[in-house]
Amino acid sequence: MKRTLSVVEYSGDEECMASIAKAISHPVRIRILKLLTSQQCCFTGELTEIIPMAQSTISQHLKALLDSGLIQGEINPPKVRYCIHRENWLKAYSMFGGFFNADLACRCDCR
Amino acid sequence: MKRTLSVVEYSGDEECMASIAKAISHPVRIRILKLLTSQQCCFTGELTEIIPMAQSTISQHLKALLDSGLIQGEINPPKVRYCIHRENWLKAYSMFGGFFNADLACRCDCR
DNA sequence: TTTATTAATCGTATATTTACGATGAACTAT
DNA sequence: ATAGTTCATCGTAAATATACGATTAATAAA
Repeated sequence: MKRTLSVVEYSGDEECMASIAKAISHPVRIRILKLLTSQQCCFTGELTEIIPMAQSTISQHLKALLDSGLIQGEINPPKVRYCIHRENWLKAYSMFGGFFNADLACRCDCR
Repeated sequence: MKRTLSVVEYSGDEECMASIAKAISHPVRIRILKLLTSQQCCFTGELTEIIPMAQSTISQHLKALLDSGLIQGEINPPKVRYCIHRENWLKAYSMFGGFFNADLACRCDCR
């Protein structure tokens, strides 16, 4: 049977979760975020020294993280310092926490 | 200055986080997971009735979720029941929880 | 002014993702 | 056997992501 196939509309929450998930869906971006959080402070393009990837590629990944809102950059010529965007980070924390909240998970009889 | 550009090696954790994040990086997969968790029980291809997308597309997304380990399918001919994979779900919960853990976030002086 | 440093952006090649319709496999019911 | 149901898989087109080197912009240092 034929069905509608209109364009699917997503809620703001769904879009938001998905876009943050997409931001951390690449291992190098996870590594960058871990570096930014573990260094307990901001960080700059020393990332380029640490991670064996072309500078342009890293810059591209940083842009992806910026766009997601998970990090912020502070221009400090000729360098740029990146750090976690604390507010959005906390937001992500509670979003993912709520999403994966154990209590909600599958009370089914499958096995 | 020229740098190495060897292939970047990622840790198991980094790969794992990234692949789960990739699984939930599409809004329709988030919706599917929310349906599976909220229905407080398993679910079948009624998804096809609820979500205005081609059956083949939904099947494709279900495969992506299966591959991520977040859901499991139980063949129940001619139907298939899907539900959350509880163990992996809890694992994801703690992984993301640990990753976004507020205490770790950015003690920097940026602003 | 010239040179060096840092990092974004451009151009581009390749790989992956996403969507669809069509087909096929497995099983039920007639 | 035949027909119907459910769902995965195939083939495919279009969009997006990923990586690179080259270039450019902004600034500091000489």
